[in-house]
Amino acid sequence: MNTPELCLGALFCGDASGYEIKQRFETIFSHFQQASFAAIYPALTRLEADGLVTARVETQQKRPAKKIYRLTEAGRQRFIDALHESQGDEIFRSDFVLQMFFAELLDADKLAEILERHEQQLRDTLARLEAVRDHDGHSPGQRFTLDYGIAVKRASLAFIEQSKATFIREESEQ
Amino acid sequence: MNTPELCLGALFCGDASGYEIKQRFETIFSHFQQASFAAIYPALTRLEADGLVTARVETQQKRPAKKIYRLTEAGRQRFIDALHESQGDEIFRSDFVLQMFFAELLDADKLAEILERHEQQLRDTLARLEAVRDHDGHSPGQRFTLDYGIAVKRASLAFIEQSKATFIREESEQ
DNA sequence: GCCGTAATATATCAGTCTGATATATTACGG
DNA sequence: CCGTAATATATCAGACTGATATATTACGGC
Repeated sequence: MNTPELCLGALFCGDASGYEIKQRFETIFSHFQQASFAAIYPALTRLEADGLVTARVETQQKRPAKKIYRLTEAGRQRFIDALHESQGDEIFRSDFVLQMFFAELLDADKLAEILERHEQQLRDTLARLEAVRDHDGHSPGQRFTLDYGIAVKRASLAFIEQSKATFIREESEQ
Repeated sequence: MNTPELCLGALFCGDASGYEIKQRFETIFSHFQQASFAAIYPALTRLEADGLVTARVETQQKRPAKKIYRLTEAGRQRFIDALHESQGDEIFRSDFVLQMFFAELLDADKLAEILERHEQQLRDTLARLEAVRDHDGHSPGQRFTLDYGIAVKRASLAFIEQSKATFIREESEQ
């Protein structure tokens, strides 16, 4: 799915400005989709021109004015169609795994440091996902994606915890 | 890491043409890095100009001629430096998880179909990774990345197998 | 013999996206 | 009063993907 379609999805969770849509990408969508401001703002302009969203300017007393976007019926239908037609593509890209692939080229110290940092990052992500899950108000679909993310991160963490010591020993011996 | 640096990594596994480097992205690197021809060919031209690789043309009897690239000492060192300096960035993007997030917008049939297709895809990937792992000649690092990939895919598959039935029921009731 | 398909091999274009940067306002701490 | 951070929008340069083009050989079907 491209950025305009993803923005329609973000607006399914309620009217929002570009800035607030970016926040949704960084919270509720963060473990399976991401998008930058430079993709979101042009996408919203395009969606408005195509009649898939409407915009109204809201002036605030203590903050800069913001443009609030709302799905039109056409926008709602477009997202539902895109959701049905999607081929379920997945992309995983990890510099950490690349570093492990070429572990023999790393200093022993550096290898241990990378493994520990990644472990910590997994623990932080897990804690964040578990905190979000313990809130109320999730649809079954939202709960499913949170539980899925938690299951995968736990498996990653468990694998590293179990294999780390042996792996570091093998690398230092060879 | 960017494409030129990844190409240096691919050449660490032995001299290769652009086409063969692409094949390495699709086999040994496929579960944690990917790159297209349109990124690889200009990257190799650039690397040669920068003196990080050398090229020789090899004419073949039954195939088009190919340009074989080889790491120079500078190229070898550049990759090792890049590996040490990398911040270990990870990107995960999944239309499947997005579809699950918005499952209530899908037909019941479509939801079941998507879940089944994703399950099958996970099984196929798992079988491929396990087949590669059962070959000889892997360094400890390569084995670690294969086992890591297998552990994560197994956890994904197990979660879906366990949750699928309940999830589909919840969605159809609501 | 001929056609379509597939594999090998390189190359490039149009469109999309990221990271960085710019601008402006308000708030808060030192 | 200054730097930093949050809110808010916007855009540029560079990187990358997907599609397409070109050329050669091989293989199976009709």
